[in-house]
Amino acid sequence: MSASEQKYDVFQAIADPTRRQVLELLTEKELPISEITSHFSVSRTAIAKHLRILSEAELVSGRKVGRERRYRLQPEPLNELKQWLSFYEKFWSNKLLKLKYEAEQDK
Amino acid sequence: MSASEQKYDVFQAIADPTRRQVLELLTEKELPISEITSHFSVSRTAIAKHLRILSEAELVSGRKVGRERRYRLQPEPLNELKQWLSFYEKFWSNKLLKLKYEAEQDK
DNA sequence: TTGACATGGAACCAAAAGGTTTCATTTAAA
DNA sequence: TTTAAATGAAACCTTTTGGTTCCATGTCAA
Repeated sequence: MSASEQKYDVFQAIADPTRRQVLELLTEKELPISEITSHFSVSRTAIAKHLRILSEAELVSGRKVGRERRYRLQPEPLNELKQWLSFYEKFWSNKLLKLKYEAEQDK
Repeated sequence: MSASEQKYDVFQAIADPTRRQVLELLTEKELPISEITSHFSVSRTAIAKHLRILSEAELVSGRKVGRERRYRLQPEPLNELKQWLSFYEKFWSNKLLKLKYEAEQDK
């Protein structure tokens, strides 16, 4: 059971607002759990669970340094999300295609 | 209570794989619930619930036509996701920035 | 070597999710 | 006007989520 147990994918990982905030924190720099927890109102254990989920989705990775474990952002999996999005982009960002789409709905 | 009860946001709405499939189906054309359901192995009621969630996130909208209700894709909310993503893009798609980031982690 | 500090992990919990079945209602069709 | 089709909606059920508390373990510091 490596880090890629894949019980959680990117879509699920970013669905929770707390986890999105954790990711945002980690864009600054590598941080240990206690430090991350200090930015939230929930317990350290709760944050640890969120980190595990982010870790399974491979959005973060942790390395032990002394008695603390520092987590860092691993944004690569977001690429899957980007590709997913690009498929839908043509349905809204491109007005011409959108009009074409609507025209087809009517006929 | 309009369609924007906002209990579900875009992030949560697309977290479920079934809902993502429903969205994909609707890129083709407007479809009634029973038609959508025929593409899945779960009950019509279950699909109706997914549609409600997608509807609250304003990713789809339904209009009644005769005895059926047809749903269509409303991709605009995905723009929020796109903007969220763009913030992280610089941390992985741009190799130079990534190296810079890693350098800062080490110092 | 003795405490603090930083985590890890187990045991529990309430609420939310995702489904199902059943029954009522609206509407097209025979 | 009787039926069958297409939904809407309520009542329930089982897992999963997001949290918590409590206890064990590893590690830095005095």
